[in-house]
Amino acid sequence: MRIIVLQCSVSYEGRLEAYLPSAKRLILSKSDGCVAIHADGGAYKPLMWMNAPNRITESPEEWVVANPKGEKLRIKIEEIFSDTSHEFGDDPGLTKDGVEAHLQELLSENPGSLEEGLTLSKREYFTDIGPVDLLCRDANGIAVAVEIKRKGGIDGVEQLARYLEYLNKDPKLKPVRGIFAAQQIAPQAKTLAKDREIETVEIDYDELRGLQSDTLRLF
Amino acid sequence: MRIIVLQCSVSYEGRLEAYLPSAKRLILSKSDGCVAIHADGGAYKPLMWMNAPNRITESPEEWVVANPKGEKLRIKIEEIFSDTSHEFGDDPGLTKDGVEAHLQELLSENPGSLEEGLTLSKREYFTDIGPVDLLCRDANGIAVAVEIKRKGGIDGVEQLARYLEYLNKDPKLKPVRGIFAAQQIAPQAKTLAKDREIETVEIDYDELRGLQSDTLRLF
DNA sequence: AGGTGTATGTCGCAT
DNA sequence: ATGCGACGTACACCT
Repeated sequence: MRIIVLQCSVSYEGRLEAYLPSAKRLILSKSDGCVAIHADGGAYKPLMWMNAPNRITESPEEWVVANPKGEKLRIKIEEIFSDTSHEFGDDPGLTKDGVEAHLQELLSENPGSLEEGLTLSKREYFTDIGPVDLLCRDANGIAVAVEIKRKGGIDGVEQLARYLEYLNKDPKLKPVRGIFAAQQIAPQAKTLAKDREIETVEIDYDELRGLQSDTLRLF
Repeated sequence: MRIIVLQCSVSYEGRLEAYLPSAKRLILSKSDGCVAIHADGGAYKPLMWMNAPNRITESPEEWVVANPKGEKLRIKIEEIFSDTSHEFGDDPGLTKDGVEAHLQELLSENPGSLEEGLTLSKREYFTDIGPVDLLCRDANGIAVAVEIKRKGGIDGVEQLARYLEYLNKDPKLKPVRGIFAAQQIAPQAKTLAKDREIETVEIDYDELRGLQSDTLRLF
């Protein structure tokens, strides 16, 4: 990634024709070959951009960015204030529904925060009917299936009940009990869980994050 | 505009939930209050962002960006590689169909490139039926209306013909002749222009830009 | 403020 | 490649 702050004017000829008069702006040139020209405002969208693949021709006065489709961006350089490059490496990318994923990560590292003496056997324990978020053992060595949700509703409890029914067919695990863990649990879900003899735990996300950073701080 | 390169993990809670595991990334914090987190790839779109208005809470370990709608972005800072700020000032903004606008600008500064001895009277001369791109006088003092297009088609010639008809009603201007200027002029447009006794000029945009920078270089 | 249509939409997933 | 639908769509324009 190359990051340039400069006075420039820019023209774009492609799907439309556009022109940017001279001003101080930011150019991002990413390693995949895409180029974006940002002003200090206007949300995250650049004023102009060219997506990869591009052929970039660079001279001290002008950049010409062209792509195979015939689109062309010309950046007329007037004064460069800063020009730096950084190696980033591949990004692991984003996980949608990431709070649930993150809760799972945090709880797998701190199962004791769900119940005193709980220890992790397996994270993402795969069964024929889907993955069980956490499979644990309690202080007495009894198997515990944990279902994690950000917002705990009836459907989540149903899901955990199905897992429990399935897991209790396995003689090596039997008997298995369930913990339904969520940031917020709906009253109906609590009622249903009680009916199914499933424990419910409401998680304080921020406290858990705190626990995590405390753990990190030990190193 | 603040530009930060750092190792970070990020979570977003709002219209959806998402999480970015730790990696080296770029944060842009613009003066309008918007924040964007970029990887070194994936086109111009950031991995995550928060549009203005935002309330940004900054600590050495974490940024929390919240907006009035209840969306929240948390950036967990692990290591900062670079943290710079730049003053940009307001951006003049982009002009769509900007090549035509730029051609008009360039030609208004170099009317002689259309015809020897041509001088500018008025740019964007407004009439009841629309604006005439350039109103000039030729070497003999005769009024000349110039219509500028990037791609010159029949419709452009028709447009100029309407202007000429209108302008020739004005005793102070009469007689007015026309020049149809474009980067490319379609054969049918040339034929129609000849029929209407309108001159056609094909412009070399790059040459004109060169002319312009030569002019600038004199200062 | 709410509703509608455009966008260099982008992006992903189907054919 | 191409067509279709969703998007944290965003954004301008209109009522």
